[in-house]
Amino acid sequence: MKVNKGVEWAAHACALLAVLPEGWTLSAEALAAYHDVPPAYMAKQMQALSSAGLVVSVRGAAGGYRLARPARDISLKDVFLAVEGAAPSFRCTEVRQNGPCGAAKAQCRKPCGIAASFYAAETAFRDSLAGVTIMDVVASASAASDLGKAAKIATWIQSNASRPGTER
Amino acid sequence: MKVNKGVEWAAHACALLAVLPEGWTLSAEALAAYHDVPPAYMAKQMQALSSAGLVVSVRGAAGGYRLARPARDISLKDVFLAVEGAAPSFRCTEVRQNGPCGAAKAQCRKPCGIAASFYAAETAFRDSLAGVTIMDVVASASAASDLGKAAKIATWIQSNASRPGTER
DNA sequence: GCGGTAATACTCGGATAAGTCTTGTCCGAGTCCTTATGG
DNA sequence: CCATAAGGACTCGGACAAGACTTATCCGAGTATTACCGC
Repeated sequence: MKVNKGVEWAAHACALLAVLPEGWTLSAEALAAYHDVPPAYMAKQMQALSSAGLVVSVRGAAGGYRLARPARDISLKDVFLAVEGAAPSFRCTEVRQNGPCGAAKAQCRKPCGIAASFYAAETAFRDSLAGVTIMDVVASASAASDLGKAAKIATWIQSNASRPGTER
Repeated sequence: MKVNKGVEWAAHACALLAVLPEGWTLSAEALAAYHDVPPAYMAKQMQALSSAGLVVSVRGAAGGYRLARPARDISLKDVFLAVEGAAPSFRCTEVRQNGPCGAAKAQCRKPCGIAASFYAAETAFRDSLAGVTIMDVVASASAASDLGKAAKIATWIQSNASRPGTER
């Protein structure tokens, strides 16, 4: 059981978008450069976030991505589901219906104990992620960094972000 | 994020082993036949359970597998870890150290907020599974089945299980 | 009849191939900005 | 000098390959059974 790498990158991207000035955007390429990951693949994750409605994309020159709603209203669960998909991780193949002692299909309307337990575990997993917002992530990151780094990031944003509708 | 199919099969196999009479064993082939899954692959999962110490294997003619300890002392978490491995599902690549604003390695002794949240979520996942034992699974399964099926299973066991040290 | 022994059949265990999903990449569609042009 | 329109450059979006892991399989190592032989 492994979570896609894209989840990590998408989460970090959201954290960076969260500290952008209002109305500014960052292109997928800039986000990839900031995190030093393959640009095309980062773009793919941003697409997933976009189609899930977590970020809005601005096309054309000086375009890019920005958060669709406040960082406190986006949880890691949202990011996880956007990138990873909503399909359950445990895929019950209904083996109880197989073999010489297989149960009748009519008796299998409820999931078996094993499947139910794994579904419950996954719900616990998602609930745990739902309790952490992008704002929380940003807060913990900034708490661990010093002023010098904050200034560095601000400078980088000034150089690489763009504000559609105006010249840089 | 997907859990291996083998986890499901291993769990069902444990449930079947749990209802065996004391001292009896079931071969990997018999377990595969009961659940109608590929014999060789089922054998692989049983190996994993064996090396994890959840079941004990008896080699030679009339050999097979039996639970290593009472069903109430084996949880789905144990089965999951045995088959899936104990490696964390979220693989932090420390992207915070990358790029133009990368943090120094010395400042990254603690996991970042994103990684910590995913680790916590996985702990919640495993804790949820730890609360369900094989005994619970058997109980829920037998509660959902009728007497006819129970007799069918008992007959099948009589025909396919073996008791080492004695003739069948 | 009984004990020992060798052959045998059956089991697990690890090493070895296909299939599928993740990972990584590319090029086309669409949009905004820039710039040239005419009034 | 200003409005307009065409051109260009930059962006996202989905379609397209390589790699890794899951899934599936095979054959060799080992052990209890079993039959046989000698006593």
